[in-house]
Amino acid sequence: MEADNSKQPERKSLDDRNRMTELERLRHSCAHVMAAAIAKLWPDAQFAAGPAVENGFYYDVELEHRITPEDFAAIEAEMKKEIKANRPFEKVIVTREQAMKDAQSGRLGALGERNISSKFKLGNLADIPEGEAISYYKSGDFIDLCAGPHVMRTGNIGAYKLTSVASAYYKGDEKNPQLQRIYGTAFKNKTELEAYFKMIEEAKRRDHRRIGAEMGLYVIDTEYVGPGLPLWLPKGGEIVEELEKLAKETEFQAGYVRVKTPHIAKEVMYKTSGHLPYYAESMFPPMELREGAGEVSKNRVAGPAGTEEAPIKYYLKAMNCPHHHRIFAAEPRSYRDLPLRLAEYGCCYRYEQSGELFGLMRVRSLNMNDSHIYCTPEQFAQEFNAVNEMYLRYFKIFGIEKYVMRFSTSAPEGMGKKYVGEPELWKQTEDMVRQVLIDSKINYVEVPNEAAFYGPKIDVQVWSVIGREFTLATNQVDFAVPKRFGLTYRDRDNTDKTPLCIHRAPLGTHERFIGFLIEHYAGNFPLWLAPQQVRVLPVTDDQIDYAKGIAKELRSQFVRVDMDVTGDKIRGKIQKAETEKIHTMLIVGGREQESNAVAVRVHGKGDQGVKPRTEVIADILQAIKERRP
RNA sequence: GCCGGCUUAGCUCAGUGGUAGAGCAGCUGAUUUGUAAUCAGCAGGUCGUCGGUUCAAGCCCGACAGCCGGCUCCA
Repeated sequence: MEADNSKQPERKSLDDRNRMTELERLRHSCAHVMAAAIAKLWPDAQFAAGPAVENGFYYDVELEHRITPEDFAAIEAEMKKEIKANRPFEKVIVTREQAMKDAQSGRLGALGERNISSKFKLGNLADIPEGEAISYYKSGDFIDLCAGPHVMRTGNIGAYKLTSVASAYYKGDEKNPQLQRIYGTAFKNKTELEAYFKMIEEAKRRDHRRIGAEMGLYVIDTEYVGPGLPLWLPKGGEIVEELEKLAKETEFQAGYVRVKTPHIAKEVMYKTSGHLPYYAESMFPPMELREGAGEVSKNRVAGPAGTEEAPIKYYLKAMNCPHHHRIFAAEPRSYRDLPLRLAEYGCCYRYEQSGELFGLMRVRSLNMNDSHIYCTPEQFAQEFNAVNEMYLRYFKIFGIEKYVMRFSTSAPEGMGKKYVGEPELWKQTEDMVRQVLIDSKINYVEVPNEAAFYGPKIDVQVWSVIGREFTLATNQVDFAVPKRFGLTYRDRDNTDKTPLCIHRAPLGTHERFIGFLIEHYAGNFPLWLAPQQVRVLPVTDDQIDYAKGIAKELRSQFVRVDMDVTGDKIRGKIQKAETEKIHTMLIVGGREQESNAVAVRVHGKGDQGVKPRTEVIADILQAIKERRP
């Protein structure tokens, strides 16, 4: 079982294994039991790896028979026998020679010898470094190459269930054979197993795709618009507007200036930036125009562009940086102009593979909370730090507590290939970034060999309440592309120098950020963000005029408010407003009208009592203004 | 892109080869109501698309598209 899951390409060390929790041991043991059951039903099954994972375990198997959920009952029945038999898990240390011999005779990951070799186990064996002990774990007749650890006996597996089947490549490599990955989960007892499935149900209810549809936030019209191209409905549009307002205010105060750039650019733009041809397949195919031949010479494109034979290509932009670089280049720059912070909510298009698309979280059109900060090396640390502080400020507003800054750096083997070949600059900027992170005491992990081609980056990983992990935001250093575009500023010493560039997007993209927020809040947005903030509910038609007055007053203060003037009973109106997750309900009956008051009810919090009208309105305005959580 | 599953009314879903159903939403009317659903009526579908098997297909088979679960990928 030993190959790791693809997120961690390195093998787990024996130390790591010994740190496995009791639950992980139990789940890993359950994977063995499942493998034994599958081997009993289909003796020619070839097993690869079967680790414990976050919510359970899986085992990868190659098998002619396509396992479907219909087979689960039969497999679980065999597992039940194993667990009932309460067999011990016996560890056996063997020599490499013995292990090779057994793998060749098909004995590993099997109930007995076979006339086929245990081919994936042979491959796994080759990954075990010289000098590390090689061990089997044996339960009944089932013997598997495995470093363990396990629970003592099969009977310790209290409650389990197979959950799904998917496919996976052997060792996570696309070039390797595709295996069937059978997922299951296991717990100490039935109560915990049931609690887990309850949690899954809750997660489904919070799913942004479900809430997004229920609340009318967005649609993806695959028939007319296309997969991965969300349409913001008016209510989703309100959230977009609020986020942009927040970003614009924050950036204005932080000394940013706003720009606006087109969605397309000529091929030369991306040749110069270096994005072509390396990222061409992640971009939408170009449009070809047969005009503009005269402009070509200064763009360094060979041949008669703009003609029938060599049309000029235009690409939908997949990133905003090149456009911003051209804005930098549009005027001569002095060191006195720096730092120059260009900000834009820019709409980019990325041709994500069809299987990657996922609700709002992974889309093909994305609005980035983008900015490029051009600065001198002396200004770098302060600018970078200010960006980090902006992140933290945002996270506080949204109550995002669980996050990790992932600091991606280069690796010597990629120098000049995956990364621009400037080892000195790499080291320098990586040191600068690391120092800022250390100085600001930010929780971060360093991941070598994951940097962008133009510099190190920090990705902000967050977890939605339902456990999905996402890169929400990104903060990157670029010391290469400004040079490629020939960007310079005139320094104090009257020489031209290339600026450093910080790419940053603390609010990520509208799509992913709002997708995340929907799950984060379960659709119950704070007042300032709520697509619909207030609804006035007259108890009878006699209060309609009074209600209208309140709604009008709120609307004049830019509060998103409406009224329910249907013939429903007040209970019905409340039910409807609660279902629609409207933040504040102002209920007005005869009593309120007489005393110029309103009865306040807050979504999910119930009746807040009757208060004077002016007080309630002032409080609503104040809560919005301070973006109260 | 790869493997598997799914696709029936705006939404959630029922319908195991014999001429399509429910609840909610919608529309119309009645009801004037005090903190999570007032009543009645109406309307709504060439069952994802195309092809095949069959006397007969929502149901069986095939192709394609989209979605879902993973894998791979993510400037």
